[in-house]
Amino acid sequence: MDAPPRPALPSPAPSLPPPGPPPGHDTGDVLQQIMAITDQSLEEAQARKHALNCHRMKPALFSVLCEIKEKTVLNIRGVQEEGLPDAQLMRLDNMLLAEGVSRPEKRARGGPAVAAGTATPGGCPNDNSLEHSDYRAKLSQIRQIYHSELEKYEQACREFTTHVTNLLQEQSRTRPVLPEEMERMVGVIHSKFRAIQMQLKQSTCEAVMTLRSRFLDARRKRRNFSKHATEVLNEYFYSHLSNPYPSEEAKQELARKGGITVSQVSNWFGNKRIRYKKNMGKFQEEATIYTANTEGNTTEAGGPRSQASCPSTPGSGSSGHFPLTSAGDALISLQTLASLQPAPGRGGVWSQVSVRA
DNA sequence: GCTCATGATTGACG
DNA sequence: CGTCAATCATGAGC
Repeated sequence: MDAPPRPALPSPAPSLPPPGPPPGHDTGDVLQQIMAITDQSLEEAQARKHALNCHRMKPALFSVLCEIKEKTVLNIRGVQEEGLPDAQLMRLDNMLLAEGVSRPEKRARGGPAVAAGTATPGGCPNDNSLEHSDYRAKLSQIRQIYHSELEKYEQACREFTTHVTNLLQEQSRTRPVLPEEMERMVGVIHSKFRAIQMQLKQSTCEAVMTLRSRFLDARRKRRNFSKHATEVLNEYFYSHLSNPYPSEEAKQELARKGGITVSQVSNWFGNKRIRYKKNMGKFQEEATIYTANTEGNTTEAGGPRSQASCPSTPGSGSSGHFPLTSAGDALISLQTLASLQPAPGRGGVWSQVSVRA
């Protein structure tokens, strides 16, 4: 600042005439001088910059540069305004929100009320929660990575923006930099970082989808029950053949014993009733096995009524359409029908079938 | 690879 | 809401 004015340095560059010299120098010369500045030492450059700023041609050059700038700014603006239609970004945002990734889970920005209701609109099926803990752990891992990356990008964007802004401000002392130009530059930076963020969001979405298909949709994958579970279910089924509709409690007990869920028990009984009714012949053997079993050890808490205890004499009386293994069962079924309450809800169907025997 | 068995899903019904 | 009936999708045996 207060350095003694020493305008005339050794000036090693012969092509560089002293600041004040004769006219006739065109803008090309001045530009060359500007270019030459970069080759000089800092101190030297400062001096030259100062000299240039004092050059009498400088205002003219500056205005020319401004003019050119104006044109290019206009040109660029036309191209720039397009921007990216944020439709895709919005889609990604929505999806991340729906999957619960966008919520940082530690600090509820919008307030706790949000988290309560909007569990997952298109998202997690909330039943069988067997592997959900695992799923949630993985999901929260993804969420963490997502947020830390997002934070990193935002930080980098901020830093880069201030850096560029400072640079432009510095440069504005030697060349025309319009405020709107700086704004535009900031806009460009932001849009670049937005593109990166979009990629991050995209890959996060992909990760979530993969996770979902691996875990939640895996429930669609059929796994045969263990032999033990099947035995438990069959024992109950055949020992309650006249009324194979386990109560909620019984279902829970069966689920516990078989190591499966209550809804799986319900599914199993639903399937079993239908399939048994459709093709009883096929189940005769199974029926005798389990009825024999349950005769031996009556483990069922519900109190097996031994209604199906008769040895099977296939095809004797039953015209084959009913869930009875023998004519004897018909009697027993009728007896039990008399003593049993009709099955919950619409047990009538099954009872009707029995009675028809 | 085909076939059958079987758990899960879906839509209708009461 | 529980059940039935049809159907889908996969596992298992051959």
